[in-house]
Amino acid sequence: MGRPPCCDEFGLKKGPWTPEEDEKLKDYIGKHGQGNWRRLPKLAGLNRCGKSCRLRWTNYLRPDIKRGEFTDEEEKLILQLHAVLGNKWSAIATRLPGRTDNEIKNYWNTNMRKKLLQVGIDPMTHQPRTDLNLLATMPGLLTVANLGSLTSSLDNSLQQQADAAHLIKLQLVQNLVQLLTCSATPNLDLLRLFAPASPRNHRPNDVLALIRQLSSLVILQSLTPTASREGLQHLANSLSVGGGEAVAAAPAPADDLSWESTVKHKGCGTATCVFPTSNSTASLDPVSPENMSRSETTSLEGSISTSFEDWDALNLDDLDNDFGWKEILE
DNA sequence: AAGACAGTCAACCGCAACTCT
DNA sequence: GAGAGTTGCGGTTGACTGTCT
Repeated sequence: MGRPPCCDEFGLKKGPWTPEEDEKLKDYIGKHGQGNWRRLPKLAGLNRCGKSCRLRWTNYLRPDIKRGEFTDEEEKLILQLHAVLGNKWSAIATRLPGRTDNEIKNYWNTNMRKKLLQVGIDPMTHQPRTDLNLLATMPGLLTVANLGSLTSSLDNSLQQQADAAHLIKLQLVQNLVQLLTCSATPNLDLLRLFAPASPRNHRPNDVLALIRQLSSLVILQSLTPTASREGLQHLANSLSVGGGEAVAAAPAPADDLSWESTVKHKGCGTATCVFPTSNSTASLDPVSPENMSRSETTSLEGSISTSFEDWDALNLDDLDNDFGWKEILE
């Protein structure tokens, strides 16, 4: 034990490889194969450590390496594999012929990670970001969520994940409601944001009731995108407290690459969302039972099965205009 | 034109797992 | 079984390049 790293050997060259060094390495491996990397540099006449030679070969000189831009298919595959495997770059690389783990890692860190963050997806968990840091990026997130047709320029996978932004809005509402209603001393300034028209003498309890009803409506709208406005209004009117009861469906098997997850709303049918679901049962917190206040169940007829593409038509957009996201975030 | 800044990517480092003796 | 040697992996660094001011 305590063996020094091979690269610490005195006098060995570090840094970028020259074309001459590349040639020597290629020549040697072409004639003798890879063999023992530690002895290879001496035998090949290279003033490098074996580790450096191995890296140069596997990441750059290997003949089967595919250079150039990642294709949409490759990008999609990386996204899916990363959702399942995490930062197991070598494992991901084995499924992308001609790509090295280093190349994929770099591409992830410089491109894909950034794209995911922009649409409000945590690159590590592949879930909508719900932490406090999200609030800092919320304005950008909301912009993305409202881009509608513009986001069609993103590839399908990102589009699907951008849809999650809608869910985040719901979760934010839910969290705020929870925050407000659980507190023994409600924050009146915050309450007024939800009911800006409320006069100053509006009693906190009235405002809380308004919030709960608004929350109910938001939830109903999110889960019943094809229901008529009148129907929703009727439902909203019939609710005095709380929203519907939602049931999160069973997750996909862990080793399954399925990107579909199902949200069921009791009595309202099913909405099929597209998400990486390999490792999570809680990706759709906005409708998880523990986040919903229980109350009477609603009774919309029929079953709804839709991708989140339909959500653009949702009245949730009204919320963006009227709901005061900006003020809340500020 | 030049300096500042940001993005990209090849290469390095440290660690852990594996293999050999 | 233990220690030494080797290999592979993931995180990080730093040189290079392009863009902005």
